[in-house]
Amino acid sequence: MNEMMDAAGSSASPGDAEPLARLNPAQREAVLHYEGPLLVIAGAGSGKTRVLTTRIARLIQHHGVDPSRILSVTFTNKAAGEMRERIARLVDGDLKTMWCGTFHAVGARMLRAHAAAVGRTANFTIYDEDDTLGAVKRVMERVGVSPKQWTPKSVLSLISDAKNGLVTPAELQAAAMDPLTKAAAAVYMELEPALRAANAVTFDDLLVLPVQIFRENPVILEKYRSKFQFILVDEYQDTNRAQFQFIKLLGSGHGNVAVVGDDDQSIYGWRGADIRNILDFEKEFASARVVKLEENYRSTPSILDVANAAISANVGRRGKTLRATQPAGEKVTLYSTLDERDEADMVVDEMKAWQSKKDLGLRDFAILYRTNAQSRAIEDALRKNAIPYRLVGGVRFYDRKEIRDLMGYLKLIANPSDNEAFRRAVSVPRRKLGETTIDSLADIARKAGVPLLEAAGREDLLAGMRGGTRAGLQEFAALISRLRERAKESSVDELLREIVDSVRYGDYLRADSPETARDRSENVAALIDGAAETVVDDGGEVGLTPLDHFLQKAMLVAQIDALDPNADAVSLMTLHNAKGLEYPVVFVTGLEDGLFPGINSIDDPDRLEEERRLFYVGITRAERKLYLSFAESRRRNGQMMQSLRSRFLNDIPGLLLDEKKTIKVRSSGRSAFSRDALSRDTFGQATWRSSPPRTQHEVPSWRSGTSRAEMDVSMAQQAYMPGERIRHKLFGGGRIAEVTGKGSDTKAVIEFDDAAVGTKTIKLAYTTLERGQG
DNA sequence: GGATGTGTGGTTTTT
DNA sequence: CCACACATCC
Repeated sequence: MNEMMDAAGSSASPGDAEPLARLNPAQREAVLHYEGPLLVIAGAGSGKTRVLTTRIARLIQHHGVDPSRILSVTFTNKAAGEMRERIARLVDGDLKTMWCGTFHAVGARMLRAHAAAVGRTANFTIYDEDDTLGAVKRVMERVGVSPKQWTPKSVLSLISDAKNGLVTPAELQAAAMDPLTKAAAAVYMELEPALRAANAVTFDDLLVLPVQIFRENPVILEKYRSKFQFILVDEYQDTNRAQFQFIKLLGSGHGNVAVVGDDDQSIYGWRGADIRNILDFEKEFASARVVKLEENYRSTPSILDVANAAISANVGRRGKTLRATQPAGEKVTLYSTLDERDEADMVVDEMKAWQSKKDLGLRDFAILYRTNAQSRAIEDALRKNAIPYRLVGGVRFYDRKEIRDLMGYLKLIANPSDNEAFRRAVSVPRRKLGETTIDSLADIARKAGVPLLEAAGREDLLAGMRGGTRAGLQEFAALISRLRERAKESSVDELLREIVDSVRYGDYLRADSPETARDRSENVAALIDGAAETVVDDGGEVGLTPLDHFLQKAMLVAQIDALDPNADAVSLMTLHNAKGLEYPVVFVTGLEDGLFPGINSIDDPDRLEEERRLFYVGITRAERKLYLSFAESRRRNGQMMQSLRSRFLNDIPGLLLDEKKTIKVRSSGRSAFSRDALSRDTFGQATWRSSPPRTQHEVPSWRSGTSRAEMDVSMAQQAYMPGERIRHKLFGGGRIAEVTGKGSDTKAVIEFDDAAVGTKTIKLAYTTLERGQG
């Protein structure tokens, strides 16, 4: 880019004129708009990132705005990084001082600086879902809400909803009508002091507490209001009430708030996102300029026609139609497949065909699905064909047990008040301190008003404990305090090595599970490497230690942040994770009623619309070729279920789709597919027009399937007859009295010889019985 | 207190 | 089918 930037403010410096020239009129309008509220309705693939980056670059270069006075909020860390990078290419100033991150990261940063205002210190811990759930469970026990009656999960979910809606404990209690909400309110009420005592905050608090601070401390609010002269928000359609309030508090003074979003892509309602934020933006920010970006630069017209058709069934929209700029492409293909394995095979076959035909790499393919569980069949098929893939989601790196164990130690070292971290660290590896001990320690600690760790180290408080227990607790407290000393002078990776050594974590892994020890050790090594590579990049932030930085980063990474776009591998992810991404070839799989849309959404019009938007998001990820597919039956919870094609498909005119069926020829050798013919000749007669629902599809699923070895095994296992003698591993010999149920649900009533055992009903799928034993 | 097995319950989606 | 909580045993 051009470097002659001294003439800030001069009208035609090449540095900013050039990017402007590459914009269409609507884009240019959004970029040139200077002060005052701006709403950009940016359709999928309409170049919104370009608008955002060019706009920020222009603010800095043309209007001379100091980067430190810009706040730019994105949905993922990855998006934030990319945005920073792209702006850096347009301007030559230093962008380090610009605040650019997710709502959660920005909130955390502010909270660090003003932790005292909400009863925390700067080194507070961020509790993830699991930590928070643990805290909720403990509070439930304490306030007498039985976890049997209501699951901690449902209680937490209500509390989380309340937080995201900026509802205080007292307000929730006042509004609570049903018993569950009442219970949740009682827990919420007690949860807050518990979090405070642990010097911890939840994910939601990262949004809520800054708002609370702003409301309660005019001086602090004023500081940030005058600091942030320009505010930009990406993915505005997915903001919730707390986020909206945050932006409003900061931006309503000068009104220099530019938000970019697409109401048709609002897919986080279940997380409290309020689509009204974008539908009613002009009401909150009067005289807002509204710009619509409807020209799509990403997809072929065939794909866009399908997208527009799919979304047009929604009622609650601002309304817009994507216009294609790309030349016509291949029709969208809709595949009917037999089951999820067949669907996965289809995906693999089609990918192979594309690869041999065009110059596409593996990184050019994405396979999308509604639920994480669906990845399994696809992974199997890819592995069978030795195709490398990247999976987004599933178990996050930081959620693995071994990583959580060590993070527990780090958290406790960073924040000695963190009681959840204490519980985790003290119990792994085992040191003869069980849950009952810790619970009674917790009692003592609460009465004394000190954190668990401190109580564990206090001789005077442990008087009532047995000698061995007391020694164990004190030893643990001493270990942590030793590690805390080390932490002062060590880097995070050194500290981690120190922890692994001093608790003999390697030995523990080997003892715990020899089979997985190797993998888990590798993960530990990866954690240490990661810690070594983590650089403290937020220059001006308040006196945080490298450890605090590392922990914060770890808590706030999203799964998608880890996706390496350069790896030569197929991408697998949920539709939610695919937001904002694009691929030449995209498969949207599992289009079945009850799965997509999900069973819980079918009866609720609002939720159904959200599912449809999710479908729209999926469709619009594709650049050149889109495949849609559904399976006539699918294993759900281990059980084969018949399913019907998704109702969403009914909104798409048939002539926009090339409908195909996979064909299985029975009694032919291997997997018995004749789809090879399809691969060779896409328009050959191997293509079937979809016929009306088959008159009969009662073929047992195992029959239409392949002759897989494991299936034979499962078949052979059945058919116990009453009267047959068996031997149970645990209960010894016995006689089958009765067999009920079928498939994996088969149960046998067995009279055991041992009178002490008596008669038991046993689910055969879970037990192996030796047959014919006397 | 901890290891083991058995029974139960459950599924969107995630910062 | 899987992960978790509980019960039972050591």
